Amino acid sequence: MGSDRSGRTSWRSRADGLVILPAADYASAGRQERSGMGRQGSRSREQGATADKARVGLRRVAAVAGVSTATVSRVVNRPESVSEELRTRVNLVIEQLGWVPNAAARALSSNRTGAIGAIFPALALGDFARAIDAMQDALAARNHLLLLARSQYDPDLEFSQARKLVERGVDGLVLVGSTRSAAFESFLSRIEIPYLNSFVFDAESPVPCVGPDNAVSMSEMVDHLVSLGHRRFGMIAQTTRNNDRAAARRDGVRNALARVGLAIPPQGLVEGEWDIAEGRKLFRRILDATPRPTAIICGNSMLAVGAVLEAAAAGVDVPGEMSIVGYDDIELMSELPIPITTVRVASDDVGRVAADTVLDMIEGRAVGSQRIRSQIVVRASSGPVPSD
Amino acid sequence: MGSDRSGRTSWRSRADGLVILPAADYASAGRQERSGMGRQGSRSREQGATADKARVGLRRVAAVAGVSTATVSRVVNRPESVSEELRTRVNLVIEQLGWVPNAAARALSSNRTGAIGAIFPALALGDFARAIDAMQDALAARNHLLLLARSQYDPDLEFSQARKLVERGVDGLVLVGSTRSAAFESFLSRIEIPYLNSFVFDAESPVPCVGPDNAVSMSEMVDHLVSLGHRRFGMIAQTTRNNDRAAARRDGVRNALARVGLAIPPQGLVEGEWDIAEGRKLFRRILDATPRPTAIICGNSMLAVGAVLEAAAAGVDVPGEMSIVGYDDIELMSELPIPITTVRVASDDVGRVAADTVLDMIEGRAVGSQRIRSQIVVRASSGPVPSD
DNA sequence: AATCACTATGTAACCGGTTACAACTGACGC
DNA sequence: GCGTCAGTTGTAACCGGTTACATAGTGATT
Repeated sequence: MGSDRSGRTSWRSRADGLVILPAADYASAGRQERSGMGRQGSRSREQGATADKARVGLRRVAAVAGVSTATVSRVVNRPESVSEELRTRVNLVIEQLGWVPNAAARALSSNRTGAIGAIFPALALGDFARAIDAMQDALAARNHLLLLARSQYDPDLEFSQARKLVERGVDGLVLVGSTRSAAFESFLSRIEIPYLNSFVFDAESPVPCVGPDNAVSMSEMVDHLVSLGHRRFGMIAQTTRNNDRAAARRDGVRNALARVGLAIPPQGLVEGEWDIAEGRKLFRRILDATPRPTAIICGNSMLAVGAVLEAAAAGVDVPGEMSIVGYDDIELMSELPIPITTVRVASDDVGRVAADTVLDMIEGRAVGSQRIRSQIVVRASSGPVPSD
Repeated sequence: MGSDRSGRTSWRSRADGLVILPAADYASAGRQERSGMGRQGSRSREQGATADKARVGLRRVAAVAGVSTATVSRVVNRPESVSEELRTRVNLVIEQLGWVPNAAARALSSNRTGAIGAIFPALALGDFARAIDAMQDALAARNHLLLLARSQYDPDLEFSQARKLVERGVDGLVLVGSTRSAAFESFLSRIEIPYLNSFVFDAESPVPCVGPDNAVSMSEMVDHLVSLGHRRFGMIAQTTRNNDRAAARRDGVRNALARVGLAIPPQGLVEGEWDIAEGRKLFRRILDATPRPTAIICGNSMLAVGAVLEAAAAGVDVPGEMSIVGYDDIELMSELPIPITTVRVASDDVGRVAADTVLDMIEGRAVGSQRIRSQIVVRASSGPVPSD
């Protein structure tokens, strides 16, 4: 130890002060390689001595600061393990050189990327959008990046997106729902990165869940309507294919009704996606049912908006003749001429808690499922059953 | 060449057929290291001979297929440069071993990550949401991943998000708008990765633009209203602070009016964000103006929805007493009791073209700015000026 | 037959960090 | 005076791919 192979004085001999780069070094640092080339054109034989100071990298920082590469790395990653003096000196050099650690190199050697992947059915739907925003903020607060993918409610696409995210290197995965194909399941257990189910809650689940209890929210909604005297129900459910949350909501309604001896007749239960036009169309279909239901429960916000708008267009008095309620509280629900009674889920909490939970899992902490609060917001679209 | 250092027969001697892994090898492959550890526990001295066949990596694939690492790499990246025979053999082994290339290693050595960063003001607004979806699909089609960040219309946040994306390693950047701070500008020119401006169009711009011509769309809208006889205008603009698109739309309106000798009086021009409540509030304010305008142009869809709903609430006949038009065509615009005349921008084209353009730039192809089409969609909310 | 151009493949030096392990230092106890 | 222990710091071997350059093979040309 002591003198390096270039024959210059040892780093130790100049370790007492910050070494300012001579002009020549600045010039060589400025020599920019064309991007996309990626290989050092003319390192030929001389690579040893001084050439490796060209680009700003950890080794360069170490050399200028007069410390080892390990120390620089520690200053960045575990500052408390380095003496005060070295820490400030190294930080100063980092600042001065404008060094930015290369994430790929870091990922390669440390086996973690600092990125979390999340796969949502859609990115712009009210509840998902809010969750994404909150998740991104929560991850950023703990120095992680969010990689988003979109499955369009297609299980195959979801699987392939998961694959891609894993290839790309994510330290954790946030998924939506808890039902998935056997192949996907086995993929998830093979790769050994932590993941969780969001927007669902199941205390028994072996994989952590973060979300509202979809069935319970809907039960409460049924209770609300029953207490208003309603006995004949219709439901415009969100399509339950590939969507266990929607299925849970539908079943929540069914079970709550069953508990008080009621049921939705077959012609009163329809399913649709999540746009206004669909809500309108399905509402029309329910209108034709006899006897006509006095309360209609919609599986999401857009279906509810469609139903309410179509009711107005068809001259149906809401809530005089019929009550209509929804799920998910977007701004529009309270701004329409007839504000809509709905279930409000703290979707931003879903995002925030999901982020924190998956990070905790990565850090090896024990975590459990978390139920996110939801409540019904009563507005003008629900009222007492008509007196016939 | 010929025999490897483990003393086994040379790869060449068994190059004529696919070598099936002996059981012993499978066993050692199954020995899984705990994730998060990342260091090979006991490689101590023996690392050379056969130990490096443990985990599935490119070298392992090469060994099993009886080819060099370079060949495996080429099979993956430039298949056409490898003979048919080797290609199929290697692909078979890749399949058989279930090898997935490590993205970090690839990024480190090739200097490209296969990821594109995009920073949008918000992710769930109609036009951005559609663009994001389309962009993601277009990138996936060319084997790239989209990294999304959100600036919340805050230039500082936008800058810091850009920094983060660059640290994380993106090959290109898609930004929104074309005005930014000098510091951000200089950062963009320092780092040498391609980027473009989306949702704006400027044929003169040195950095490629992909978007509608905000001013022109609004001019057309003004022409439409003027042709209906309107002379007194109001505008609920989207806030123009940190938003050159909104400013362009406002100026487009102003200039088009000026061309026919008209102007919006000061009290007829208000600014708001982008929610319904804001649209309602601002509409009320314009109602108080005297003389009351006969046509109101809104800077985005939510402001227009708010204005139309508030008009209904206030008993203002639309379009009998007053015409109200918007910008951006989301489903709601056509489903409200009074469907709203608006500007429809092909936002998905913005996303698709932006993706292709930035990839072309990365590949060194020459690209130019592209104007994305937009058109006004006339609906019930705009009509002839009232006859006083 | 020697030479040349070209293609297919292998060898090994990288990319830029992290971290196990060793080496050193000073304090403390006996 | 010496062994032990805890706290710092350095050395160098990795992580798992890519690719410049060398080499071998194959016809075609002279």
